[in-house]
Amino acid sequence: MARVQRDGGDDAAPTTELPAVRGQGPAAVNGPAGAQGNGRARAIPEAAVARLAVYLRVLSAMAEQGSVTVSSEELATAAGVNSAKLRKDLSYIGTYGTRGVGYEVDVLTSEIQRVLGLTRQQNTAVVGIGNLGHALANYGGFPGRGFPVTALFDVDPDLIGVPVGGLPVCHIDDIPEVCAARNIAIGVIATPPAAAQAVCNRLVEGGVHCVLNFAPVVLQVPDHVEVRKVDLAIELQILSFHVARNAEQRGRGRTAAARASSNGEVV
Amino acid sequence: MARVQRDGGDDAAPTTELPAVRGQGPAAVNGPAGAQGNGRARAIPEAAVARLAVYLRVLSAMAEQGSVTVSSEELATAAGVNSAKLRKDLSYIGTYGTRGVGYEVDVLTSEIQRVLGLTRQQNTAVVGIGNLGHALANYGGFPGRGFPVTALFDVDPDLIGVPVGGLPVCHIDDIPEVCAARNIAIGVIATPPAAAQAVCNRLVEGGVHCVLNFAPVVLQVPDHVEVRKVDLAIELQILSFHVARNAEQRGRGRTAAARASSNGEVV
DNA sequence: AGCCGCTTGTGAATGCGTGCACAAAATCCG
DNA sequence: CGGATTTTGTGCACGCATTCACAAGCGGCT
Repeated sequence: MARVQRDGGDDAAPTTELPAVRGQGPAAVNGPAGAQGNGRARAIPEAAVARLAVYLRVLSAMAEQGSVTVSSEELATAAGVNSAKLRKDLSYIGTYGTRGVGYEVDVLTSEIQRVLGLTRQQNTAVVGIGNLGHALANYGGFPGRGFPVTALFDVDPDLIGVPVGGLPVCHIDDIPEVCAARNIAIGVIATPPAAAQAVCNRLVEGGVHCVLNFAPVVLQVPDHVEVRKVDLAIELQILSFHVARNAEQRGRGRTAAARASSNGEVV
Repeated sequence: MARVQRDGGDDAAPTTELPAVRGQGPAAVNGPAGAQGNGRARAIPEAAVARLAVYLRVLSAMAEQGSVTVSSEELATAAGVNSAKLRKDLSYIGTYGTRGVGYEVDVLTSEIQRVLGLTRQQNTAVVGIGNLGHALANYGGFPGRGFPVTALFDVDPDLIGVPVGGLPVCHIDDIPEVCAARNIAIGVIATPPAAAQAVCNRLVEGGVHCVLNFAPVVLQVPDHVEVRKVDLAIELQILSFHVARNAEQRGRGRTAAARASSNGEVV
């Protein structure tokens, strides 16, 4: 049975960290079976990985402002998390802090980059050059660099060969060979839902192990392929649920909880 | 202290959805404090809400194919989850199945729509009409309808008044009044990161309680406002982590886990 | 009418993630 | 040089989420 993919939101939920939980098996992720095989790197929880990426962004903002060190408290509030959680997250990747002082911004940045595999460039392909695909292609190397877009694909004959963001569009039938030739590590699917599964199959054929899926379908992939899903409609529907819940709350009189909420307390 | 937002992806690891975990406080979500205040609706876990939206999509696909009933097993595999989990999720919203038979597609569809608040239309505003904003505006009423885009905003003077997807663009300074006048429920932020917080503040000022944020920043909002974040760079970095992990796995010889994985077993 | 097979709904158990609280450590100051 | 202060790193406990396993219930068949 093919592996199921994770949501782009979630998690963890209010942020989603929707929830980054493994469908079956353990959620720890640094070795498929728990990775107690070797001494170092004792499994980083998926949820922690997502947050590390957030910390990384906050850290680069701080570096631009000239900060040299940060305390866990500062970093945590800037990233919108609990300071204990932040320290625990950082402890998964090693001990790079100085007690009584804090963390060196550049050291921490490098270490997170290393763990996230950002030291190597990951060639990325975008499939489906519609509105969204256009937007993605024009990022031209995603934020923070490290994700150069090196291939574009579509079915539309009028688009084939036309340069978008400086890169000519190829036909989706050529996905396998082009991906293999250009060593594509990550495939981004921005096609209509009906085409997504076929495109995904071709990407896998071309040796792509990681897929970011914007199409509103559940992709079936082999076990070794990692899929993350970003689904606009689902995000909106989750928000809609909260609107409905709040409306219901107000509708039947203000409860203690509602009162606490409007007093600014965290509930 | 402002509430923290959830990830659109959340989190999650190899398989299922992102866990969408709440930044702080309980994960159950149907009443800020647990909602045992009233008899019905005894708190739907955040993670379950995200999955309900997925089920909804799968159900409409099945309805189009003419299915009248589905078993939990069918629906679960189509949605990429465990059937036990699916049944538990559905049990949160009531008991609409028939033992020995399954669920009626249209009944289940209606009930999920009801719980998610999709019976009422949620007016939506898009702020920042760049590449992404354009793509969003042209959806023109998001998938499944129920989310009509009824306002567009930008700073660019050349864009003000120009119709995009049939709707004229307003200036972001007018956000508060326009949102209030048009009864906007959901605000979508697709601006550059530097502008996001200011835009968010104006949306809140205009009475918006739910925000979908595409800008790569952590927004600070009052407690009563719900924020969900969709962050492309973070999704890519999470995938990058998995690439790095897998490369490392292969690099140091095939472990038992790696072997199991390539045999097609779920690990 | 009664039995059989199938599928739902849920109680219970397990596991993961979060948050608390404190010991360890390092700097600063007297 | 020793104590006070600050901040990290982590053991522990709690709670949600997931999964298992089974009783309850419904339809069909004889």
